[in-house]
Amino acid sequence: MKLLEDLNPQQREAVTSPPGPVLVLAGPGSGKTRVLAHRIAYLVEHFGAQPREIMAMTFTNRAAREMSGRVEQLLGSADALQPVSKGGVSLSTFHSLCARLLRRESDLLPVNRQFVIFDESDQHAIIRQALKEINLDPKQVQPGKVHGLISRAKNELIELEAFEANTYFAEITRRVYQRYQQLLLRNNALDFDDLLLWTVRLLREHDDLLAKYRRRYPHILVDEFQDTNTAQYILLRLLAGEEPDLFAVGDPDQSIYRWRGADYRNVHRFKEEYPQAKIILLEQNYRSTQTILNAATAIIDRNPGRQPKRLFTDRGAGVNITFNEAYDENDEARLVIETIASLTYSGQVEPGGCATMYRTNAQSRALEEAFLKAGLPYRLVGAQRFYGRREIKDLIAYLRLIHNPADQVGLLRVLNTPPRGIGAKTVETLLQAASQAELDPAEVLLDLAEGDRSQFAGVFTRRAGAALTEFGRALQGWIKIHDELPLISLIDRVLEETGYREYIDDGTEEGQDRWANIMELRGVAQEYQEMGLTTFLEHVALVSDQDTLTDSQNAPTLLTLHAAKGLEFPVVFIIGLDDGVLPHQRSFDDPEAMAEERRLFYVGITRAKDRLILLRTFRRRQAGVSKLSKPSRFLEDLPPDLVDGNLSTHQTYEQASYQRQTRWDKKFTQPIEARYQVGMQVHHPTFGEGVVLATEIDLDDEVVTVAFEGGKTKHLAASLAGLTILDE
DNA sequence: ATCACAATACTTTTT
DNA sequence: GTATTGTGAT
Repeated sequence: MKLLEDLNPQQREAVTSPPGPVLVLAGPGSGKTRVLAHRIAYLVEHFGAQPREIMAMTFTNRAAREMSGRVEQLLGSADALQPVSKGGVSLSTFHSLCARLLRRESDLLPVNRQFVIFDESDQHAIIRQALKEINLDPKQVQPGKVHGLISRAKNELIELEAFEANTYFAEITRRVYQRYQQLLLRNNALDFDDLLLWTVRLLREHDDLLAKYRRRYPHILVDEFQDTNTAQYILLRLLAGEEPDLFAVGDPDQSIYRWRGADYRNVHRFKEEYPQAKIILLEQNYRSTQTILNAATAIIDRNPGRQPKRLFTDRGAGVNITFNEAYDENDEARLVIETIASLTYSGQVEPGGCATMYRTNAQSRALEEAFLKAGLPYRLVGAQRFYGRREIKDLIAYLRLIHNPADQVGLLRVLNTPPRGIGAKTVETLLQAASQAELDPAEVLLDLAEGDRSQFAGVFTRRAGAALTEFGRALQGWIKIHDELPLISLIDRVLEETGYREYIDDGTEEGQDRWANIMELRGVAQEYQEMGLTTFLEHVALVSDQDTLTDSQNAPTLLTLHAAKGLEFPVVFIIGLDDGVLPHQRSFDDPEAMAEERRLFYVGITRAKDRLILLRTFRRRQAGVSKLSKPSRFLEDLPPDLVDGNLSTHQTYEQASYQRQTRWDKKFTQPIEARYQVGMQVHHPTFGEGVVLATEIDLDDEVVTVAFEGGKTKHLAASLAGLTILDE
């Protein structure tokens, strides 16, 4: 059968297993996505499954997209890509599956069909509100910590009644938990954890519902099984039912979401609860050179209590790993760019084949700045940045409020944005009036919009009342039209009637950027024109890693190690190999957490196909202050013969610091000469011709300000920008 | 009472 | 660099 031609014996065994529980333990780069896609195709072609009976679950939309592409190719028709409603394979993340199910079965929920999904910051806001309501100071009790504990409980399917409080902090958390859930309901909202929790609850409590979904999806597949949390595991078991056809693929060594409730022991649980399960090991690696695999093995082997895996490839040893130390994060970023430049220039790799990975998002800033300074394009993964922006959150809050007027968090966000004379005092009065009348604050506003007949006409001062009434009228108008008008028109009306552009676009560069972001979101909305507001809002809440940048752009990728899972690149940089960054400081005192940091490094290493470049910095800015940093303890575990560059972790810290300090001082005190002069004609590969406006020496590089034809002015690093002098 | 600006403290990873 | 809180001007 053609489907099986290119598979090795293990892969083939997995793909052709008779329906039933199957656990594929796959090493990195062993083709597990491929196995999943082939399995889906094989179910259809060999076991006679209907595409619509197959449900494949992933953790990210990106993985779902990739798999649908492969399945489509294999089945040679558009069957797989068809929307579920038209009989295609269901490829979905856990969270969107649950959101859709809950929306459909909303009669059984304490929220109505219009419910919104609260994101991180919304959750944070109601945690703070809950803390205040039970008279706790958000400064003394960290809202994040409380929320973390609540979230973990929910992921373990521990509801309020079962929440045990045997410490002071747990008792506080229990009280906040109670209030938090009430507030969610009042906002007609669910958080991420609720999506899973409620789905499991409904399926457990309603036999007919369970039967319906079991019949609907007789074949279930899961990717990244090691990342399932308890709620997700139970959900899988519920859906798989009495005669499970459950095909799980995972790698315990790549489990990096423990903090989010993921429990790689679900792998053991799977073996125990499905003793008949077929277990298949995929060890051959098709991605990396043996050097990279050996380094990866050396790192992961230090973790206790794991089943050793032998990673092998027939690709040969390849080149050594490179390790380098930079002075600070800017220098580190520059080293990245310089190396990419030289590798691309010598034709060893395409710019798009390079990726730079880091432990924390904050580390991307220096990189971005360096890329911008050099005038080079890059792709940044992690759209959180986009959806986390103030202006984007504002616009989404408006839309959410229109869709679900009970959304108090959204209301409070936009009530005085742009400023319209509704201050803290007025807001307080409004909330009081609302709670006295047992109405949502938005309902009070809508009532005010009715004019003199309003029961609230006398509650507010004249000025405040007028401002609130005006907002109420606007809201009323939008609600009235939101079902009839296309999404875009709704957005345009909101922007226009609120004067949002004048508010945000103040003529500065930043203001223009912000307005451009609004227009970008408007563009996304355009794609959701037909599916409507509900789907759009759900997309916005659940699709965080949708790349705002196109795949087709041939530019280096910047991403966190977490975001890197499931990807591969010919050339990988892992930056910030400093103790406290990777491994992260917050993991130091917890062996389980340290093991996870190690797995994270392992994931990063195994993304590389041909070349791995490790970087650290001698000096690092944290919270504004620059501090000396120690090399990562993980560096000691790398076999020195695989690495070019001085790992030098055997020196004492003081010795090393002294040497490095003098070395760097020397490097940066050597004056360099300016090569450019004001008025010079220059040429840039991307921006074309321009005139030098200013030039300045910055450490050991020259920063040139150039006005390009077409009116753009850029600050460029002379050593990187690739400028040619045309005319003096 | 509202708002703009300054001072403050804090910063893992994500659906 | 960002989010929240505090202060002074209007």
